[in-house]
Amino acid sequence: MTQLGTHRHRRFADRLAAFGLHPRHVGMLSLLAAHEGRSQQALGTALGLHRSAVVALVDDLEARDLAERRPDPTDRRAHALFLTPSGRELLVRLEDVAEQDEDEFLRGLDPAERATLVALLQRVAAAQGLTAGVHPGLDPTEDGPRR
Amino acid sequence: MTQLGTHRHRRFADRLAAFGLHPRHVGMLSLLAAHEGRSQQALGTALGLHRSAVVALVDDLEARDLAERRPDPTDRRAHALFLTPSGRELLVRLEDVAEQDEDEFLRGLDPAERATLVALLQRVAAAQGLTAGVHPGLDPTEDGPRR
DNA sequence: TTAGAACAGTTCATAGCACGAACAATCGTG
DNA sequence: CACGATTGTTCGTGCTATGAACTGTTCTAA
Repeated sequence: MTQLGTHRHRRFADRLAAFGLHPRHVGMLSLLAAHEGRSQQALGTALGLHRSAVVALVDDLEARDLAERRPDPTDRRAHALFLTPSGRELLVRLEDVAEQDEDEFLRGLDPAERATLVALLQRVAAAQGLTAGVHPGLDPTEDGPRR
Repeated sequence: MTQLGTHRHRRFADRLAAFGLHPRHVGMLSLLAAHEGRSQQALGTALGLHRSAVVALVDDLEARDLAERRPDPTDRRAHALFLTPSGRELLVRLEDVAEQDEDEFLRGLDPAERATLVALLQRVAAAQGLTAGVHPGLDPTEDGPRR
């Protein structure tokens, strides 16, 4: 299980590297797509990231014009985060990459078996109290060193 | 998949921390159990570890009296590695821990479903060209945004 | 109203880890 | 016998995660 997880993670991370992206970028972008306007703090804890890591990540996303900080109208301490049009556009392409990646990952199974596998994994995840879409992670490390 | 893999990894790593051990220790010990007398180099590459990391790891295992270096009779450069009695003993206890851990991990599924899941995962792993028992890995990080 | 605690975001410092380079001893091959 | 490759080892370097400290803001309680 661990082995497959890290294998999957690496494969995906390698593909992202071609875009100059880190899994973290994707995690933040897709989380943003679902929850625009939330604070860095909220998004960071949802992704399991350290506060200072969020700062660097958002700095980077802003520099690439993928996301932007806007003042939160209800709390002048906080920054509300939003996707830019380019961010939204990139996310669509990334979903393609992810789908392609999953397809290659599951190439040993036929469609019915894939469905069974996904269903079982989802039940395991639910029993462990994990929430969907949250990618703890590291980077390579979340596992393993890229060897 | 990635999420579950890192979750599993962390749970296991946490349990090991109670023994003062790192997943790497366990990887090396169990590999040793199957291939005693091999060189550090051979064991290291099998685990995906850097040469210098193997040195530190074996130093540690020797200091804990879990493994020992002996001169390789056929090559005076190499060290042949062996488990000590305490190492073998510890490994048995660790297998218990792993089993217990797996049980908790799969608690959402009944025995038949577990068997199905394992079979599917093994086929995926085989299709990906992964060899059994090799735990790439790192530590902490193996996860999330890793690499 | 105001003092103090709590909190968002940021910056900085530190520690830990992987990885590459360099070295001595040994092996293999010509 | 000379040369390149290999094993184990040490050292240095860079990257990353993590914690402490700081500013500005909000909340809570006298």
